[in-house]
Amino acid sequence: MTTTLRRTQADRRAGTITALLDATVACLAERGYAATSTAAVCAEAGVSQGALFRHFPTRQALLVATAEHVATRNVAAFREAVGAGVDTVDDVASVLTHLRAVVLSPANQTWRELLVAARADADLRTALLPARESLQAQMLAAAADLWGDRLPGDDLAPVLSIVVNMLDGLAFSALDPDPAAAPGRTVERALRLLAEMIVSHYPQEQS
Amino acid sequence: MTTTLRRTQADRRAGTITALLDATVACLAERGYAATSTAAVCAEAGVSQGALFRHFPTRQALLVATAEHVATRNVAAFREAVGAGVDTVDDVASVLTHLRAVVLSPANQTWRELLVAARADADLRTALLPARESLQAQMLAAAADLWGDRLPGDDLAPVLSIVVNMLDGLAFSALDPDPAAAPGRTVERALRLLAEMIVSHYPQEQS
DNA sequence: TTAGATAGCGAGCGCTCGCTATCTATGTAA
DNA sequence: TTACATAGATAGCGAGCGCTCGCTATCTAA
Repeated sequence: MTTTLRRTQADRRAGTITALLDATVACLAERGYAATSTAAVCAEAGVSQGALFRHFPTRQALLVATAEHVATRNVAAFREAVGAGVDTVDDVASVLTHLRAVVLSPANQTWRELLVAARADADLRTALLPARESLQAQMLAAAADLWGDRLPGDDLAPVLSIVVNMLDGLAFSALDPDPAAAPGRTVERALRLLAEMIVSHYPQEQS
Repeated sequence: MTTTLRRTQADRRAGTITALLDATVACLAERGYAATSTAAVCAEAGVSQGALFRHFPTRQALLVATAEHVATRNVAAFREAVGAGVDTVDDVASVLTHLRAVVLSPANQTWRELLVAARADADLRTALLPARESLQAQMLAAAADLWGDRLPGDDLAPVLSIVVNMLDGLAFSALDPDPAAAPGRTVERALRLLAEMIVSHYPQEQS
């Protein structure tokens, strides 16, 4: 009585590969790099170890593929977060709040975990290099699309550096898993302050 | 003919303990958390594993002791870096540059490595909590000493959060071991820009 | 229908890890 | 000097890791 679901080989292949990639994201985000063992990923994905090593020759290959997998999501989320206007202080503050949520997402957490691991692993570092450069270029391009007419081109990369590095730093120092464990409202104050500084430093041009 | 150097037991004990702590800092800074095995630390310190486990009951105890060891150094370096004046834009930019050097130091790298590891290890996280709170309080106090008359008290913590989180984020994304591998001058531009923003947002009061 | 290719399984190998047990060397006190 | 306590060295244990290999299940092409 069970509907005989015939799946082509390519379907089976693609299915388990995406299951493995998603499982790797989940493990990295909630258990960290060291605890993301091949066994843990397989358990999360509901797949055997033999299946994993059929599609990825080594653990590092799986991790690199995962990095490229989340990189595209990250730049898309970034584009969406900065899609709003940036005219008033409230606009910029809203963008910063949205960006913070993006940075705290599992996909970004995964990316950060892999970056940190790459610092101590030369092979992983070189393997991640192209994805890193691509991500940076795409983020800069997205920022240019949306802020380009607001501030001079030379200032675009530095401002982007200030914003994303501060948000990354915040994410690193936010150790507690539950996001509502903030000690106070100083984070919100800091984001508001940064928005005020940016807007006042680049006064609205006459249109 | 060798000078018989009689060392008291306390001297021997203190000597190997500080050797182990310094070796742990070196291993964490240049090899990362995962590669900082007890064997690696002992090799770096020129001491056997038995000696390590005599003074530290477990690897985590060694790491926690190392965290508290570097925390004091870090706050001292922070105080010294912000000791200069903060009147002109050049002053603030210079302070930011010095702070960046402090953040990139091995002691700070060690601290960051332990913080990242603590995210995935609940025991380590709770063990590091008091040191974390102490460090934050001392840094805030240092900032109050030196910037307190320049900006309102409510803004002190947020501004500090912006600055140190951005510098931490920079340190995390600077994967290459050699510090001169900067892709361009955008980091310097970003620091300069941040200095301008801060100074213009808090105009010099009349003395 | 049948032969070959691909996907998936799971036991197990070699290795490194943190840690312990045991022994020797050195300082301390009677 | 003798007796003890502490510091340090060495060998080894058990667990967990990445990865391999022989096997079965499923799909595809002739």
